[in-house]
Amino acid sequence: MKIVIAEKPSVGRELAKVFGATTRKDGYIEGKGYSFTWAFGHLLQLAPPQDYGFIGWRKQHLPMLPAKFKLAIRKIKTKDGFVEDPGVRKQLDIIKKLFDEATEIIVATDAGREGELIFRYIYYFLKCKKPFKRLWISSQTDEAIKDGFRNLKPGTDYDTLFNSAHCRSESDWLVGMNATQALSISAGNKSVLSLGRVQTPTLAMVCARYLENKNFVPQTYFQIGIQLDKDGQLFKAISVANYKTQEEAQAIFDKVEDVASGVALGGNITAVEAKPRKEPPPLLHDLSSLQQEANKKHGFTADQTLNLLQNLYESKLVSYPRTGSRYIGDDIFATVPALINNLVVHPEFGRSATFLQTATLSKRSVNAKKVTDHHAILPTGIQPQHLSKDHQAIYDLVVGRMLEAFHQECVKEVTKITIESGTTFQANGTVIRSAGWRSVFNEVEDDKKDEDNPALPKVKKGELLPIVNKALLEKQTKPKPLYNEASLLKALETSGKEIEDEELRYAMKDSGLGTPATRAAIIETLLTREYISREKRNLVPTLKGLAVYEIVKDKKIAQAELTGQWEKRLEEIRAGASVTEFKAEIAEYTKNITQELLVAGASLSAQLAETPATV
DNA sequence: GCAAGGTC
Repeated sequence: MKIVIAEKPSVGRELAKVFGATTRKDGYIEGKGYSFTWAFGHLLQLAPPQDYGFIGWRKQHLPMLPAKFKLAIRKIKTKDGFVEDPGVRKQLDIIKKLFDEATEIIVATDAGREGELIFRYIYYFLKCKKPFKRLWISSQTDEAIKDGFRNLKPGTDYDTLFNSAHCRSESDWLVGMNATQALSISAGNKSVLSLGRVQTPTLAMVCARYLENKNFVPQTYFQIGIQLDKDGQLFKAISVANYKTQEEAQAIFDKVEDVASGVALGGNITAVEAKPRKEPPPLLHDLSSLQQEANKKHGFTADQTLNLLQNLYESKLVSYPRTGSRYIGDDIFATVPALINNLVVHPEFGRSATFLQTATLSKRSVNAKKVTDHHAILPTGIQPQHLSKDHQAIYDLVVGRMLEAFHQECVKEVTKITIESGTTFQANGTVIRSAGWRSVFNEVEDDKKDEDNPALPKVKKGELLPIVNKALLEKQTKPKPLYNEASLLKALETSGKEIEDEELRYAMKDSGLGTPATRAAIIETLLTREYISREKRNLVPTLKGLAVYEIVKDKKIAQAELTGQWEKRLEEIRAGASVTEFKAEIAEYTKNITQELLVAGASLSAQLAETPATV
């Protein structure tokens, strides 16, 4: 019997289907000489400190540097504390039984670093010695699966990939566990002050933005606004220049001729420019863009959106949710017309779907090379029944975005009119000539400036128009806004893009901080630790968060660059470099940060005692 | 009690 092990049940079932294996057993599917089983993501994790004899949080244990790491079955939190997840234990038993009977093991976990680690941890935990082959595919279509099985790779081809994954895992443990205990202990052991490669730079971003926002000194400046009349149609224009003082602005203001002052034709049109602007349809959603959209449109948190989406996935209504790709391959594209046909009777989207039935579909989101482990989020075509309001909202975002992504470009006409009257004024107007993809939701854009006119009248250069109104406008410069769930997700995704060191920037180009699957959890962790809190839709630091930030802000652990440095080294390891040197460096860094924090945390002790939890 | 990673 050949055993195929997938990362998750949905993939195991899909592989079984392609082979025509149909006998459903508890935890696997059998048929055609194969058994198809699966994990549920990581079943095993690095054992916690107490498993190495580091009982309690004590200064003399630090730094904790286990000579050999142990694996432990994934735990869940219950009212009696942390216990082994019974579902995980059961599935491991099933996998063990299958491995014992196996003539051959085929590894079909996701094609990437963590997929490799998920399998290897199971394999080593079960002390399995049988050889294994690797299925390496980047698309889940029947053809890609069959092709992959015809081209199975020797399992040892991926030893270096496992090495890099293993280093990532142990390094995160060493730095995270030690730094957390060091800071918590030195701050008096009153609460958990967690630190980590991802959560601490994230906290730093929230704190830095908060302080920048709070300490921002607004600058007052002045502009002049006028209203002109073209044959009864009024429109607004604003001075191109900003004035630092009211006197300066007033002097110009007095020169602006207007009807009230008896000058009927005060505005001289010096230029008219009308240009079409084309906006291509947006890309399909990946998890992060969907979380951002759901936060903006419905106020859902990243965590809520992920949960709702996971439910839809489990009900087989949408494709795999934790994807980082906004593209699909040609094979999936071939199924899109049928998905669109499903929607012609839809009350909200029927009109767009009907239009797309006969239109040429945009291929902007079609690019097999940009599909990584999973493609962009799409509906499956199964008709939903009785969705809750929240599930429906998320489902509609998925379906609506699909229609947008394959729709036509939006064509706008952007008009700029320049007017002279004492100074130079400009009027901006945007008219949608052809809504294209924007017709799907038919919403007003949120980034509209209030000085913009919806439509401008037809005017010609050299025309004189009466200014019927003028106003001296007092304005203030604005700080960068506080982070909210959407902007923080975006910042995590793109962090690394601003790193100065080119090599580190390159190393982080595909990753950012965290992964699509973990970013919601990172935000939740910071909330659980009471480092940050939600205020309306914003994420702001607490006093505790700010106090921790003050201690770590100049240290490597608070910087996205740390991930860049690791990624660079991990990629070298994947390409065959030795792991000994990297491990030694991590051990050295662990010792240093632990020492630093054992000293630095003392200042926190008094501070945390006398301050309330929130700002 | 603690990381980051994956998933039901």
